[in-house]
Amino acid sequence: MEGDGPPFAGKRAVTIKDVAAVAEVSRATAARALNGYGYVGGAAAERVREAAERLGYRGNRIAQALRQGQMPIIGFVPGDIQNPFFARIAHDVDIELRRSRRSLLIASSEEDPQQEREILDNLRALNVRGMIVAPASGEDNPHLVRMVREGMPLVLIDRVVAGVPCDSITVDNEGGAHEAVGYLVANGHRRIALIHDGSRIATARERLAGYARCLTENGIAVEERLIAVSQSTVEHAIDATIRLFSQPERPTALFTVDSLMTTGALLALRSMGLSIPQDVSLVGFDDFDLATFTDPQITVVAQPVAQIGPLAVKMLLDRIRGSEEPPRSKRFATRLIVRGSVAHPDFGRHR
Amino acid sequence: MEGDGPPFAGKRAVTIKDVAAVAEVSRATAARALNGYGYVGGAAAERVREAAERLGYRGNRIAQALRQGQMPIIGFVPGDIQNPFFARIAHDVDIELRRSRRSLLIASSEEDPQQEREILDNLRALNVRGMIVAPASGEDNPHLVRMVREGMPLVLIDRVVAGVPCDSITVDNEGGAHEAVGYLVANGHRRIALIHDGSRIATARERLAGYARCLTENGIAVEERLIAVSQSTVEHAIDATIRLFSQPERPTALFTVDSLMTTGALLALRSMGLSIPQDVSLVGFDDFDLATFTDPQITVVAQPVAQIGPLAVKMLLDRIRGSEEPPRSKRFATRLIVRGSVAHPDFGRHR
DNA sequence: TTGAAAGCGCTAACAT
DNA sequence: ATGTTAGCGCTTTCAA
Repeated sequence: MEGDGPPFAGKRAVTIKDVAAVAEVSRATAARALNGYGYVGGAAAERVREAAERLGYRGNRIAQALRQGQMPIIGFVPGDIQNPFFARIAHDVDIELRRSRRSLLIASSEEDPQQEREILDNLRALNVRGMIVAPASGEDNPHLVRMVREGMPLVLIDRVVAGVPCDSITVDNEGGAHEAVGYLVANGHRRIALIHDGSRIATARERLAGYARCLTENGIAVEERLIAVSQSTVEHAIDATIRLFSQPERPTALFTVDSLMTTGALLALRSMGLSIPQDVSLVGFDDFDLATFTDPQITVVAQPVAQIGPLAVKMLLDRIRGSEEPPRSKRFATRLIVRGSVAHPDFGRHR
Repeated sequence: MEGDGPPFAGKRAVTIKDVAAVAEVSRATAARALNGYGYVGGAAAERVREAAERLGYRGNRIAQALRQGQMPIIGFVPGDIQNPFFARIAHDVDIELRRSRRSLLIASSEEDPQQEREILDNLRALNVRGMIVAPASGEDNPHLVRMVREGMPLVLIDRVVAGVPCDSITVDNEGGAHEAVGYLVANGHRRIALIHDGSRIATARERLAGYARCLTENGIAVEERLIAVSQSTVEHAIDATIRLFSQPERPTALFTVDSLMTTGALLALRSMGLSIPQDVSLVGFDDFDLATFTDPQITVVAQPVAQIGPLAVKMLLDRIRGSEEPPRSKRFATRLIVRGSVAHPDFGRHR
């Protein structure tokens, strides 16, 4: 923190001591009345409640937290809060958590493992009650392992990571990608391009694997020149698409591994004057608003995003309440939503 | 909170006491060395730093906070984190805040004044250092007034509220709406419909005012039947659009006051078989990804969303550092982005 | 230059 | 049924 000014200009907050004084009881009795435990005389309890009400007593959660060793806060560390996928999950988690009177602290890792480590350190220093994390790196996560060892309740979402003994929620990326590419193959495509996002994140790697397996199973060679690596932003995906489709023997189809990239591909294809599906067929991973607004609408592999947040909270609360079961990992199936962005590769020529 | 299990299964965290013991100094000296203030002997300081390093000392932010009277946390209370407008601001605020080593706690009010009040109470109990709030109600905000009175640094964004003496950031909703409707009028429209979101939120009310003023200035009556009230969700906007365009004398143009409603209108118009801009001209408030993907692209009033988050943080940090200037309120201008969704009302017939 | 000690606000074991 | 008291981990006088 930088040089702060005066700590707090306001008048001193009312403490339990004030309440006790007004109610003419001890602090202990006041606490008992307010928190509803132990024996309290009816009359005394009444006076305390009245005093608290009149003084506008709030309780100091920091003191409570210090006393009890932790804050009623859950940390959420998405890759990027601006990604609609994570925004949706954050929203759902927030709603669920509010039911159990806990707050949500959101800090995005920006997909940077180093930044993720700092954020987790911070959350630990805050003694948060548990965390839901979309890990930025698929391997070598000693900080996560250490946290779990130390007993911090942790649920990993969206990405599998090796060797961290905790609950996790993912979707079947490999299967979803396999289905998408299979659909393209079934429509007669053999030069199928892929844009993916390096392999740092397990999600992307699995989608790549599904792509490769499907091609191999269909006797199609996996060609370097058809695979473009791009960061997961609209801008980078535009470049990657242009690279891919400026080659002499143009791909007839494209598979993009997330919605930001699908958006970029759409933009790039349009600017290159290539129509969907006449010139290029397209399937994207992850459903998104835009997919139904284009003409034709985009065929996508949808993830059950609405289920992830609530389940993550449930798993986390179980752990917080002391569950000692072995780590569970839930893997959701994906669903191919066929819309209009795929056609036979000869479709364009026949017109 | 509900019945929690064991507080924390892990081993006890290392405290400054442990560090002091290992370094063979007192806790006071250890604290001085670690926080770099007061006199500390070079040798002692070295030993302390070493011990802290070796033990993996983290400091306990809760204890620090209790001691100092507040947490290094900023609260952010958007209307809805899923709204891309707020997601973007949350993202920017997070980035800015990280620079000054503060964390961001996000809790969405779901546009419910009651829930907003609870959230603010919570944040206050946490002794957060300041808040950035998009108030859910435009009037009668005694809880906000009280907070400011008590010295809580507060920056209001997106919506003006009467009588809360604090910094605020808004955009020129009235002017933007006026410009949008003016553009429609200039294109020959006189039956211009509006979908807005009740008047609870000042933003919506101002946009309505801009619409009405523009019509009046152009000698066009403001007709009840052309104005639909709808909640700010895609679904409700669909209903409202259908109501509006099922009337005998159909409007020739539509102005929607936020991007969710624009999306709904697009969907509804499409399902009613009405084309843009042949049958209906459309202008929306707030630019959004989708607007450039439709055919034709949608003309919108854009807000400078990228500037809001950073400025809010700057204002807030100024206050936290003790600035006593009178409340500043920044009002950004909007910008009409003309794309293809507006045509002359006779355009359709002449084809 | 360092240490002892008080105290932030709260809870809970213990005593009455 | 209620009060006394210790102590959570830290910072910061005050005294040495």
